[in-house]
Amino acid sequence: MTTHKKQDPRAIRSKRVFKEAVVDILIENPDISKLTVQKIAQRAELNRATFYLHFIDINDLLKQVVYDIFDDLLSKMSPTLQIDNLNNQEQLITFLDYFYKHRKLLAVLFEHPGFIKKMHMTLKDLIVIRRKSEGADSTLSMDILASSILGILMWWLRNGVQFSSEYIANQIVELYR
Amino acid sequence: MTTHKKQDPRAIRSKRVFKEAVVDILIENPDISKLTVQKIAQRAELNRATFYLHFIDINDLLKQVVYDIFDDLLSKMSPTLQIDNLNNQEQLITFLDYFYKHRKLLAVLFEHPGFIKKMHMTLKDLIVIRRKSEGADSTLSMDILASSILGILMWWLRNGVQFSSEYIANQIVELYR
DNA sequence: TGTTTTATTAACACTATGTCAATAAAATAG
DNA sequence: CTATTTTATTGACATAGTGTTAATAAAACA
Repeated sequence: MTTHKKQDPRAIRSKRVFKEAVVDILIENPDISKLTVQKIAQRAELNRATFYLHFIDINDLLKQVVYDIFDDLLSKMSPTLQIDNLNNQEQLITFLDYFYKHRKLLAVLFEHPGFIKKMHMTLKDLIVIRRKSEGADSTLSMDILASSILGILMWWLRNGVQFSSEYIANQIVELYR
Repeated sequence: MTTHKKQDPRAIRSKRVFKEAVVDILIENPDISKLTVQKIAQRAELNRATFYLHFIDINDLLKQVVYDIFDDLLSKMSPTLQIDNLNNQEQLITFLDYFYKHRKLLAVLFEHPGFIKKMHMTLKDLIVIRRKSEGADSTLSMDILASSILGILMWWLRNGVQFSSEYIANQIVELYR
């Protein structure tokens, strides 16, 4: 429990402010390659040196933003997963609604290599839970299923989420029936 | 015809050498964010200022590398597409073999936003040609099909291409039968 | 209230960017 | 082959960004 003592509220605040700053900047200009520590520190209204006190580099900061998003996503998905008699499509729409709500940030994060890998793992886990519950048998790899859904989600985000969660859910269900 | 006169062989050579340099660097270290004009010019054994004579920035250079790859891919695909009695799976394997052969560079390019969009368009075109020839009817969007295949290809490359073209082709065929 | 922890500041050496003008070199045309 | 045109090279410049350090300030906590 006491292995990592991050007790100081100021340190917690600083990390939060840096994360908020980089998210703000990315939503305004989604070009990750244009990010600099200078700009982030300026937006956070904290000294540039303070940045290096909490993060190794910009990639490290983004990695932590990615982890936060996944904590949030999984905490929102778990109540849905626990309702046994909820059908697949409803579950899928809950998932897609999360995407729709966070579409701007997620579109940027999908350019971050670590994010795609984590999303793949998450999707695979969700598929395994679903398939077990319905006793599906198939020679199809769970990785193939997860990566094809991921491809659809990435396309959805790339195109500015012009389609509704319901449409995407229908297409996915039709694809895998 | 004479709108763009790129007649000088030296200019052509310089562009080629810069492209070769950036590809070499990326295959050694696939982290696009670590690229600098300095390193590329040094590897190309050309002056840094010469770089700016031919490219706006690193992104512009990468974009041109991406275009070259697509020219190559499409020129290799077109003879296969013209053989009418070739079945889908054979055509798919030709496509996947290209991926396998260029897996290292392609894995890097998939981190470049423009590359994913172009690959999506290419896949969609190939699907349209295939579907027309077999008179398939489906309410499934071609975009959904293209993006799901793209997701599988990206997963394949991310995992170091541990599976054969034949295995991936089988999985894709099974997914969409 | 005094001690500990963290943030701030300014400075440093370093790397990288993008541009420019003078010069060199190579290709092409006459 | 020579003269002209085009492109590459070089070194310099101002600017921006990096990563670190040491001294100082400020906030939290005991």
